[in-house]
Amino acid sequence: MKLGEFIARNGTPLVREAGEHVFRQGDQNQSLYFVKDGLLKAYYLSTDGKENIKSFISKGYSITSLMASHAGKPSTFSLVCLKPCELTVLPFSALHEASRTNADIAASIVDFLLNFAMKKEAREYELLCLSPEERYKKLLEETPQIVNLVTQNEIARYLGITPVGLSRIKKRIITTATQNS
Amino acid sequence: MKLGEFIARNGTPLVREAGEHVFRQGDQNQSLYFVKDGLLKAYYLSTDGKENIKSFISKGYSITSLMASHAGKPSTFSLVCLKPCELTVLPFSALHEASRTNADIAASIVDFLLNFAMKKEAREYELLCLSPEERYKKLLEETPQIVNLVTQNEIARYLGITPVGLSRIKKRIITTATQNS
DNA sequence: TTCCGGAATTAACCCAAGTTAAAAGTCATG
DNA sequence: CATGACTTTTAACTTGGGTTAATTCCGGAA
Repeated sequence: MKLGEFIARNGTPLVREAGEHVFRQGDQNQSLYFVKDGLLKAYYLSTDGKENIKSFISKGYSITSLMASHAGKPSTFSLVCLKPCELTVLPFSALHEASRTNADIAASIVDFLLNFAMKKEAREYELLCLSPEERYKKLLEETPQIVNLVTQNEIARYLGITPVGLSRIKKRIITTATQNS
Repeated sequence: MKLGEFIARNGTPLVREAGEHVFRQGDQNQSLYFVKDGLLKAYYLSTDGKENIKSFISKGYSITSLMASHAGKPSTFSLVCLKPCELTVLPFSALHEASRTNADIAASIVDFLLNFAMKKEAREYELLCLSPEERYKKLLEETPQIVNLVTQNEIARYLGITPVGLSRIKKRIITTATQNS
């Protein structure tokens, strides 16, 4: 049995409006969510109320809190819909168990986790080695459509800076690009 | 066949002195390295010569460049021994292929990748949400022995700051802790 | 068209960390 | 114990981003 078939059989549909949460930081949510349509953001909330965006999740991608679904601890982040969402929910344990007996599913999960790991490494690289300005430029190069999907506030919180800081960076980029003309 | 047995059968030993490289940024090194003994650092080198340390790898852990071994691209980082090392080398593809036909190995790899993913998520969280000072305090809490293993220069480059910056942070921590006595 | 509310920009000020360079500390080795 | 190389600290100055608050911009509703 292939992964898609397994999900179709064992998953249940979930519909959420923009602004609604799927789970919150601290929840013991052991589900894996596949995004059939819509857009979500995963974010950390610090004790003093500051938001930091871990990632945006769009159509075709999936998300789970590994701390909750694999390690059995409370989720370290919240998941909220930015646009109306159609999701497929699957207990993470069901997939993990299926991978132990089903070679196709195991292979799919290994490939999924390898790709996931590469994405996380890329993010780690950006946060460790690049300045906020460099991160912003890279984001614009790699996913220019992002600016039409989310607010500048959210882009800033994804880059690890404040909206004010991002505004300054944009201005800096424009003026340094213009003065060479 | 279990993972340990597979590695024993298919792996080859590799010994390196402190200071020697295992592979360098840009190499197409498709191997996976298990650390039987020793200590290594994985680091990024920016075009202007700045070093940023991705991770330290100690006895019992393993490391590979996924970009090289899974995606077939040049490695984004270098791997160098900080202490004399005894490693076991395995072609990553051998393990990946074995996981397709061998359920035990597939299960081991899934678990390995899940743990790897959780570690990467924790690092992402620290770099995105914590200040350098908070990251340093967290490092001291979680792995206090690190200060005896690597230089302060390297701790700083792991935290994403300069050695000068770390020296100031240490001073700040001591003086604020002392003034309450 | 006007009005409202959120988003983005701008300004003023603050501060943590970067940079460069000098000084002090540490340690191995002859 | 003296030397030299490396690590760490300190100092002086710069800078990028945070904070707060005011202002401008913009889109939707009346």
